Amino acid sequence: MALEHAILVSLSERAGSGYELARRFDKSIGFFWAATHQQIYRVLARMAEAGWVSAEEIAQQGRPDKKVYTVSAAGHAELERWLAEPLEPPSFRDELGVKLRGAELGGAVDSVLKEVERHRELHAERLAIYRAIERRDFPAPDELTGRQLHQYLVLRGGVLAEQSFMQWCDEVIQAISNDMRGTSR
Amino acid sequence: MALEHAILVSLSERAGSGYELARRFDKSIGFFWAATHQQIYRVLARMAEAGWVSAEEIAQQGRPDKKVYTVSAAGHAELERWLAEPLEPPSFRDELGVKLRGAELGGAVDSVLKEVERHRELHAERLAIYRAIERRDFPAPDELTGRQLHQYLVLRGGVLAEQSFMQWCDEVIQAISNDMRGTSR
DNA sequence: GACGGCATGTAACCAGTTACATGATTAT
DNA sequence: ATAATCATGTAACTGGTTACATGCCGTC
Repeated sequence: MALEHAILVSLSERAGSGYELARRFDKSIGFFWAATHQQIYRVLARMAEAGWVSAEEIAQQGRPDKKVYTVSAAGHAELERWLAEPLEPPSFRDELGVKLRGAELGGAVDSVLKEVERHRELHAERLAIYRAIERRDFPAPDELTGRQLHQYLVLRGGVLAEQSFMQWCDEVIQAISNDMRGTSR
Repeated sequence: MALEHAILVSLSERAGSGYELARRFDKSIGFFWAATHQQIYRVLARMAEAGWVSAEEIAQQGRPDKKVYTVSAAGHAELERWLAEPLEPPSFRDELGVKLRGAELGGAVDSVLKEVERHRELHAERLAIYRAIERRDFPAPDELTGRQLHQYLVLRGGVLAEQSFMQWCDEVIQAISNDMRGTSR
């Protein structure tokens, strides 16, 4: 369970409302931790009850009121506690892999191949977004220090993961196309 | 939701009991789809009710009875249906990334760096397992066809993912060590 | 006698998803 | 008119985790 902690990180960087957090989870921090607004509101309520964040209601003109959340001392302490804690190795969930492994059994090699091609394009788009952020925010990565360096490294992880996934897609497309030509000859 | 489908794939390859499935999910198919025995039993019961699998109770001597599950025609049809269906792009959950991004805020750069080093070793071990399977089961990958080729490609995906993760770890370790030396000088 | 393997499960809980609901303002 | 944006939430459901329970067999 780390949505709490992802929120603590994001709110530490900048205070914000549930809605604003949901926007951030559509990009930036959301690129490596997905969350919907419903979940964010619920977790935020729980965190407020635990005293990790405090909410300040802000009236706005022309817009609904909003609650701006700030990390409290207890929240900061919790973040530190969590950071020091060892992390479980993440458990794999590779649905495309399951499909590929089952393709032959269901006579669906062709449609799984199309899926791999489609996912290759999805990941190419994602990679392009990362590259654009890289160019815009980190033009000189060698000179980064501290928090900016860490942010860059996280983004770099996204770049490497996407590249490696695309390479896999290419190998799969090549090998399977080849195999289909060979076996139908 | 694809545990059902992962089980259909595994049972299509070979019939087996819930316990045997749980063993398989500790290795082979479990390397890219994690599941515990409790979950497997529950899903298996649901699948039997839906008619996707049929159970045959087998009495054993010296051991508890077991129920051996076989995929039915309806189960095969469901597998085909699922294979033809497009797949959602998987949503990211990178807890190490969240930690790295929060490290500076919690004054925990040092302990996060140690976590990265630890996870590098975990993934090195995982990679070694994949490599061993590669050598044992697929000594001549260029000659593979059909189901074996697909199995190999899934494994290949694991190899690429682990390699790329390790490369990221190395970059992180290098960059942060360097940064800590620089800023404390 | 204790532990590990075989074999099955129940119960409680937690996290995450999907659908629905409300209501004002601004841009097309 | 209609859709998008801002802003908050409830309710029902699904999937997954953790803890607990049972009982026999073979080995150390």
